[in-house]
Amino acid sequence: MSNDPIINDRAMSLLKTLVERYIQDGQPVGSRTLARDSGMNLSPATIRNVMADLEELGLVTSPHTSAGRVPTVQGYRLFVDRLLSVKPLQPGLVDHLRHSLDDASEQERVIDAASSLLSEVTRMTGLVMLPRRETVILQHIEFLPLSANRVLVILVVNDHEVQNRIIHTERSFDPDELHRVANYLNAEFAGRELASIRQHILASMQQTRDDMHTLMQTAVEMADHIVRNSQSDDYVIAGETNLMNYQEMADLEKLRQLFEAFHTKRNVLHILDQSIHAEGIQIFIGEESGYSVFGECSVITKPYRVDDEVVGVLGVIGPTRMAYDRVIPVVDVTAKILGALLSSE
Amino acid sequence: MSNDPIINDRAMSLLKTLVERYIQDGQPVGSRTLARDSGMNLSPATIRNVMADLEELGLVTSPHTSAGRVPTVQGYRLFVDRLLSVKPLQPGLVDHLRHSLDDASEQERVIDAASSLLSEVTRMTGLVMLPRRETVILQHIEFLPLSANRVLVILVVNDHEVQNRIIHTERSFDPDELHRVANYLNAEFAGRELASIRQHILASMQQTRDDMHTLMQTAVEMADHIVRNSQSDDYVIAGETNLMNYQEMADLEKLRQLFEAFHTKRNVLHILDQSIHAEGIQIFIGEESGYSVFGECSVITKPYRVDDEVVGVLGVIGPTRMAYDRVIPVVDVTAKILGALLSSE
DNA sequence: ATTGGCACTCTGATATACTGAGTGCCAAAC
DNA sequence: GTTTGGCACTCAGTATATCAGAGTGCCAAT
Repeated sequence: MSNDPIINDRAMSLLKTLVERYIQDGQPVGSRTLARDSGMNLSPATIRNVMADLEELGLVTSPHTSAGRVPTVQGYRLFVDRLLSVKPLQPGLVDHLRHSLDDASEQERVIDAASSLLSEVTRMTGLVMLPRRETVILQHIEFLPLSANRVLVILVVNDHEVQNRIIHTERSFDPDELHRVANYLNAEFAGRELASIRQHILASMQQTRDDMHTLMQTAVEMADHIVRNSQSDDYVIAGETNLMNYQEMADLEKLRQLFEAFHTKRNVLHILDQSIHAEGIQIFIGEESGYSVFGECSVITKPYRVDDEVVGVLGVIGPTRMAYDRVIPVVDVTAKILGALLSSE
Repeated sequence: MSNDPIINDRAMSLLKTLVERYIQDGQPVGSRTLARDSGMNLSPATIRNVMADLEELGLVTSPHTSAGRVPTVQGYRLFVDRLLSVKPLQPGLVDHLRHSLDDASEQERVIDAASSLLSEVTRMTGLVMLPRRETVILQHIEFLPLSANRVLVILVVNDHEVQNRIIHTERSFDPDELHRVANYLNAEFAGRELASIRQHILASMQQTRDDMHTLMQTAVEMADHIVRNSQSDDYVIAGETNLMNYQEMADLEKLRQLFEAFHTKRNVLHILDQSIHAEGIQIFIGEESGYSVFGECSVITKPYRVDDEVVGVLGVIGPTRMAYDRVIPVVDVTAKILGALLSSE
């Protein structure tokens, strides 16, 4: 319609001030406050007119007749897309992040540390998806006899990922036997891709059929399981309790559902999955995520790259009313540091 | 004083009914209800007299003048110590527990599973302290070269515990060298106690001093770290969110502090530590634990034994008003099953 | 010792009034 | 025609009063 209110620069600027103010103290912003904050020398009445326009456009809303305005999801969206000026990281913070992550050497610990760091620095909840590689390279395999019929299999893949499992075998193997099998597998297959190894062994098993092959088959199955495991994704979460400090999370029942969702992981994984192919920072505001459980929450994610391949996503989840300008760079740089640390040096 | 109310059988029986009733529906129990429930054919007025006595003894209290009575901590204590008749486990539950734990083969996973099970079955929060052994037996050590100057050390101790760490070395070692060192260590030290190995190596290092020893030293340091790590205790927690379903946990701030305490671990560890030398089931009711954070909570613990040695504690934490008679046997049998599973078969 | 009766107390729910913040709209001013 | 002051109106939140219900404590009667 031609009489649709036009969103001019002044309205935009006012929206920006409104969102900033609302993010700051969580109260609906009234025309008087906004007039003061905007620094534009406009009377509250004028502001009210602009607000009416913004409301018609669906960018702000008022909780009730006699309250100020609050940004809607669309309002936040416009804000983060076009009005937000990202704050530079606090000096020293990069060092703090890098240093904290450097301490942890193995993959699992780095992931944990990254998640904790995200939650600590942003005072919200940190999420780090476990890296999933397209290709899994076998580096080393080792069998250790435990008690009779129990063998400990240790598998080193992808440069520094160690997996181990106890398998129960049909008959008991003596250490020499196990050693020979391991040696054979290492000599033959180290450095090769796991899926192809699997095929190779399965094929050769069609022909011969002895105990040793049974052991190898079990090893292959285990490897298979590990591959499948790292494809069926998982994530590490930290600082859930941080969310209890925000008044918008005061509803116990909602909080319970939220924690339940973190625990169930399915929905969160879906959100992370969606953003794995995004170019950079991705922001889900409120119900944009598609899940009503996260109604009052925003999720900020960024994929991280290991050896120039995107292998996972990390991010934070917090109240919709969060300091986007400060959180975004934290997520950004953490993704970079984590990726660098996991890459082969 | 001679006119102190005497706690006779009738009073005890009434206390029992009161606690049971209160546990059931969480409302202060009035004299009329109690008269009906007790099955003793007493009038409410009589009950009121008895209640007055019990109150004077500090066993019950009323939230306000015109409410029923509620057990105090001392009331609960008397109840669990002398009045509680533990319910037999639901048939099939033992099988369920054992079966669920059997699936997980490695230590870490068994612990996780046990904690989850406890929380699931009791609908409260499960705690399992990681086992701490007096003696750590080296079973196998393995060095794997990663990129230059980075060596992956894999340590198998105590029959089926695998630890691994990446260490940065002064110079780069070639695979053969690493192999030789590992072989030497395995031949010389496998089956021996870690602390003695450490001493031995440190002593021999006084004499010779070459690169290889540097590597061995690092390995020893790592082993040392692992030992210290398993002495500095830790626990696995599961089902924290379950607690949000109880109305006595409705206070968000208290809940936050409680979750914070779970996360900090110090206080919880102290409680677990206290009960590690108890003979069997240990129950902390409310502030008996010594921490006001757990004011509304009770903790039920039991040590578990591996190879006939007490190595850890497990238990649950839930609201003071919990079904002690059903929770106790669950904790009891889980401790037995877990111990059996971790023992060498 | 037990009981019925009665006055008393306190919580929780419901209704009422009041205040303060903020809006919407109109007519005047720039 | 944009901006502004003024004014009536709305609504959340708070405080206050009232009332019913549950339960107690105590006393006198059994």
